[in-house]
Amino acid sequence: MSQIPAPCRACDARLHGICGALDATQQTVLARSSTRRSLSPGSALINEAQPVDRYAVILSGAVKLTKSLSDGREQIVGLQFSPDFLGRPFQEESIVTAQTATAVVLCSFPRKTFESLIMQSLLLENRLLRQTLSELDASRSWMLTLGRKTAQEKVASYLLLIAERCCVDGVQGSEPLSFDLPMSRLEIADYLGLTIETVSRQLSKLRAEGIIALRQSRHLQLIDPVRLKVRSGT
Amino acid sequence: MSQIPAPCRACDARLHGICGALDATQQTVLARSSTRRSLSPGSALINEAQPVDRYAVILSGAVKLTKSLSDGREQIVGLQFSPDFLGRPFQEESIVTAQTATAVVLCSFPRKTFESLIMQSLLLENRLLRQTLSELDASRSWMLTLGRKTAQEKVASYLLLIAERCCVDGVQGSEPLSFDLPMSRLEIADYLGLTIETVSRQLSKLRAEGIIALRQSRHLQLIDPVRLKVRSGT
DNA sequence: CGTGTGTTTGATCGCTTTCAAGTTCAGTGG
DNA sequence: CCACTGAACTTGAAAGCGATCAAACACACG
Repeated sequence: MSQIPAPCRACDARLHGICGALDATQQTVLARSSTRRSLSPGSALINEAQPVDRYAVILSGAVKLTKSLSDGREQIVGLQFSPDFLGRPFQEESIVTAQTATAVVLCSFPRKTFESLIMQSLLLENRLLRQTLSELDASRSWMLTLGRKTAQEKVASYLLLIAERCCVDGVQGSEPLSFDLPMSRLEIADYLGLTIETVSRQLSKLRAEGIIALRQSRHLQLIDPVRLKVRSGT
Repeated sequence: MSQIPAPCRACDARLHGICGALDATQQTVLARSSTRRSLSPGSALINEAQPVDRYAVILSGAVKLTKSLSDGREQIVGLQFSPDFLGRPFQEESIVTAQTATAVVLCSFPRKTFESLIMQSLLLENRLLRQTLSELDASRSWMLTLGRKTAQEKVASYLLLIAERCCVDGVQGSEPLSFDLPMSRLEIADYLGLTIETVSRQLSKLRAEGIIALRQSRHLQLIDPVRLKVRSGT
């Protein structure tokens, strides 16, 4: 019989993430081989077509998953936040590139250790399944945005998505709120399938219409959430 | 102790799909409440924001998952084939619309029955997790296509994807091959985030270049797979 | 043989990209 | 304290690609 390992006790991943599915013994096994790492924005975690030997849990910050074409065109295909699990079980090689978007703290552990835990724990597998299903839902919503929305609608949708993530209670009703964008214009463009110029122009347009205000380029005040929702095209 | 139920014995879903994860007893439970249905092309299975009470396995044919904007713009966000599982576990309401693209045969069963089996069977949950991860991989590849490829590259990518699905051994090397497109021009457009006119023009262009031939609008001969791959933009 | 649906082709329009300057701002050194 | 530098961002003008509008064509079905 073992206790919850000390570093895990107050960890958000145990309280809200994948680790909460493990019993004390399993958690000890994982904790013994796990490492905590702090990373600065823009650090590479894994590259496309590269073998993976470790998985991780995000303790803080945002990680972007990207895919790119041979001529350099790039598309962000996933965004993950604390306390998400980071990795693609049952596959030797990564099919995406993972990079930190902001400063990030990770708790990483060997792939093999984790995969054997999956095979033992119905509850862990269940959490993983639920997270994967949520990611699939999110990427399907994003496919609608990428395929069918205009630049204006894409940018409005993005701002609403980030506001939802960055503000404690999300966007409720018509309350104004303000937050920092976790991504550069280039990253926003790569997320929306646009160019930086188009993103910038659409932001300027929303500002000219009094829907948002931009003090610094990264700090956004959402003045009129209702009109922004209209712009996002449902 | 029970035998494999008679209708399940030769079923592809048991051999290659989700049902193979069940033991004889579990399979009997599921079979007792399951129904086989044949559907014509274009049948609605479930609508966006509608409560779901049954899940299913595709025995033959193709099912498309779509999402749409309030003004009618539509995007296909998933394509599923035999022997895929059809449903979104752990969610009361569907966030997508599901329609048959071709003639389809389904084996459907109550949501509750299936979800209780998931909670019992590590193996079933594992199959589901693996299918969900594959779908997530596929939708991430498609996000790159939607966000960053040109119309020409989108159509070429689509043809390669379908050829892969429709031909026994897929597209290998430079061998010519032929197959029927399982979708109309409108559906292809909705899959690629284009209009029917653009899809048609790109197909005509590929035909004019001798890369493909179209006898009827649905029957395609892939004459030069290598050049088609070049057109798909990697 | 006509009707209707799905597809192709043509002409024009408009949005997003591209190319090119300008601006802002944080960091650095005089 | 202020000018310098470079990166990120904004703005402008022009070009191009895919959308839109419109018409012709093809094939299935009564």
